[in-house]
Amino acid sequence: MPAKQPLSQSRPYHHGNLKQALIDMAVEVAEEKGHEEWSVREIARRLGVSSGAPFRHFPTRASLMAAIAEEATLRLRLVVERELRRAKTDEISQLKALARGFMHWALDNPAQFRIVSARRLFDFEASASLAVHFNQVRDTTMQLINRAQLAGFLCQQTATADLALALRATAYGLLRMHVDGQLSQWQVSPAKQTKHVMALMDMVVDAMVLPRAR
Amino acid sequence: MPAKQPLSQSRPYHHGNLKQALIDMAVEVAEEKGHEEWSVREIARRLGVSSGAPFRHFPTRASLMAAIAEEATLRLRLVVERELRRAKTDEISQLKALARGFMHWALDNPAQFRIVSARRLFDFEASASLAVHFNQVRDTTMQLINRAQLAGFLCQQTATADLALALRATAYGLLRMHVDGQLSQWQVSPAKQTKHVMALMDMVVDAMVLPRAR
DNA sequence: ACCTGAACACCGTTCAAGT
DNA sequence: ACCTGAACACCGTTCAAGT
Repeated sequence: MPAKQPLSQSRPYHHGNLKQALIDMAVEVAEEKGHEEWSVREIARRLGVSSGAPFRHFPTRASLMAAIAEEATLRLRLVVERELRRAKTDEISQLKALARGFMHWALDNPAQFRIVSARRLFDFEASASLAVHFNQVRDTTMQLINRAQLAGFLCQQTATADLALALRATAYGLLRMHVDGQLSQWQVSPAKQTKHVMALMDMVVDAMVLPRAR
Repeated sequence: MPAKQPLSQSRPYHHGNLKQALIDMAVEVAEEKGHEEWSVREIARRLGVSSGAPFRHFPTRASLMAAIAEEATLRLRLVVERELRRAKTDEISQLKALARGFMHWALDNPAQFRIVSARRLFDFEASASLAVHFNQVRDTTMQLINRAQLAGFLCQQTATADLALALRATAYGLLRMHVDGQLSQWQVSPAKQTKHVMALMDMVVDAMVLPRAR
């Protein structure tokens, strides 16, 4: 029997807070790789625990993904709320700030953006806090658009929910095209992609503002 | 040595056209599962060949994905071109038809839509035919939008590429929100999602048409 | 209560050997 | 030329055994 080299002679048997450490390390690895294709075993290895240890805290890989998505959605909400506080109070500035917050967060945290978006990697319905933070952002969007409609900036004949969804889809589409590396096929040079995506979103919001209100 | 049961006593040693069969079966399994998470081994198993056989035709899983993406992109192009032929010839009808073709194809073939969009699953740049068919659709979009600008339907001050990208991002965003199962969190009941997504796209095109041209 | 480490049924990929 | 099937280094997950 060969002598075993002590990997870390002072590592304690108990990790301390393995649950949170798993979430943090998974996010770190995801952002490092740029996507969500890491293994639970790799996370365990990096934390110096055995391959089975994570499963005491998360019964499945999907439940770890859900925990990451929960934290990510909260942080997204906070970024959006900060952006709204900083912006001018007129409806269109607020709407642009909301979009900017969402996009800013996604561009800064592409892997977490992918995880939050990839509903098939975890059970969205099963998480209470996920729904709370997601709904908060969605409701803020709806209220803002409704205010903009009543103030005459946006078409009142169109349902608020339709306008909200169209704007969200545009932001989401631009972001996904960016993180999926599709923009280089659309005449956008790599260096300018981040700024361009933000500028295009402002352009779309402006295009939706009614002519007489401009 | 136990007697081996002949799995299929008449199966020939050579498959005949294993390369094409792999592509077809992978697409079948992908559409059956609704996503691109199948294994090469499963495809081989379903075709009754050994686990190593696919690797004679595709050196990596990614190269099989690329072959699927090539065929899918061609078919997408054909659907778009068919839709353009069927539509009225004015610029806005053509633009809506183009969007409708893209979305119709994606909604009918969600797994292939995901594969085509997931640039990290294969090497987009490495495939000549992928670029040809993709560029064809993109160039048609650009020319159409440019014609619509010159005809006074769309803003001439905005760069054609920007309008094209904004519209593409909206269509792509709506489609991805749909295939990723996000629409149920946006007040769209499951039964109406397909029609709603198509209707919203028309709405966005209409919203971009200049008021004096309406 | 928390973690280890072997075990199981999977992967993608390689390659000597077979037809 | 094409395919098999064992082999390798990986997975996610389980669970008896350890601390």
